[in-house]
Amino acid sequence: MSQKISLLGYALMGLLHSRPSSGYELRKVFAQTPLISFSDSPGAIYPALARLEEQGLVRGQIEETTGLRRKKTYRLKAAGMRELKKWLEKPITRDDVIWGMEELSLRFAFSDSVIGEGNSIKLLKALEGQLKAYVPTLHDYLKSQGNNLPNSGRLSLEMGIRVYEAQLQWARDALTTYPSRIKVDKK
Amino acid sequence: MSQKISLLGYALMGLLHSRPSSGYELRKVFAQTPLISFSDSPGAIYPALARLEEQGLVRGQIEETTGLRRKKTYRLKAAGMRELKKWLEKPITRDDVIWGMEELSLRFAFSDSVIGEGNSIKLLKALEGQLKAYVPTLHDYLKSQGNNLPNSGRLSLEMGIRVYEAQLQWARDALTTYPSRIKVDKK
DNA sequence: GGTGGCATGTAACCGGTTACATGATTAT
DNA sequence: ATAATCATGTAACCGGTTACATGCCACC
Repeated sequence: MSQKISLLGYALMGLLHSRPSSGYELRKVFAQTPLISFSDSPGAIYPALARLEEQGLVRGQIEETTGLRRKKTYRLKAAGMRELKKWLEKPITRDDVIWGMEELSLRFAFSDSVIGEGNSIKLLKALEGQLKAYVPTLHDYLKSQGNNLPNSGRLSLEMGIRVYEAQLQWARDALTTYPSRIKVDKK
Repeated sequence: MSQKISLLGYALMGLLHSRPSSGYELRKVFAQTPLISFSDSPGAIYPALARLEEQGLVRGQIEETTGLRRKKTYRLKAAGMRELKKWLEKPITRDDVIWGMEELSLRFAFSDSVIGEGNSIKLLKALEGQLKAYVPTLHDYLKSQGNNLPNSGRLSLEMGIRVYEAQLQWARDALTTYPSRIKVDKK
């Protein structure tokens, strides 16, 4: 039924949502953007775009307007928009926090412009909740297992904890930057 | 020449270095360890162990001692130890910091017991240096591009920066926990 | 005329994911 | 008995990596 889309596929759709682009332009975005590691290799992007097109999620149009070199501009189709929204609005689970913070960070990055500020806040709150629940279990693990680990092993674990704590603190700070509309749109 | 080994392969060798184990035991480690996301699926671990064995890096011995159910215990061979050390001692590049912090964290976790405290410290210092150089470029990027991004996009970028800053701070703190032997073993 | 950026693709390879398969042992 | 855990594997699928291939255009 609902087709499988790779993380790269969602990233491409998210970018196409903000502006129609060619594969080359999308590659440049990946090459220049420092965070969220997507490869800018043609062997990843062009096949991914072709897959999205086959699935009817994006449309590629060759522009031959002014005798320029050929260039294929992709646009997000309605079905693509639906899939993008579905992905962004998926509930956040504990597993997402453990195995997929990178994906969550990408989802949040797109959320404002695709599903709106109110839903961004929802996403943030859910993320904060999951992190708040998860961080203590890491501390427990460290307390119970820390002595069995070699020095650098324990330190490495501590680094992981610090990273999660930083993300939690970030989520809290981020929430304060959203104007708290008196009575946020109920329901 | 020097065979290609996946990150999972190195992780397995690192664990086998500390104690010979069966595939099942290694799976349990992955299932229970909260950080560094390796799958505990048999479809990943057993083929990976088989590859390492083909490459002469580990040796698997079936234990049939007391009529128990069969169990294959793997041990790290000398060649495996060499590859493991080579991996741990590889110089750290800027690209490692951008695309492979997870791998660096794993390398550091194994470093104490495989290559010794002195080399752990070297690794840490190199990591600190790379992070110290990289973090400012992220701030520059945020300053120059932040205004072009939607709110949540900019916030997402800030999260990435916070994570790198947390890792940098961690590296500094970690270095202070190593006893500074007066005149660290020279050369 | 050569370098470098624009622009799109293909194909072999590799390894992780998912799902299936098997069977012994241990606890309820 | 039967469910859970121990224990090892196989095979199809998928998609990212790497490397190769092509050709235009601009600039010096």
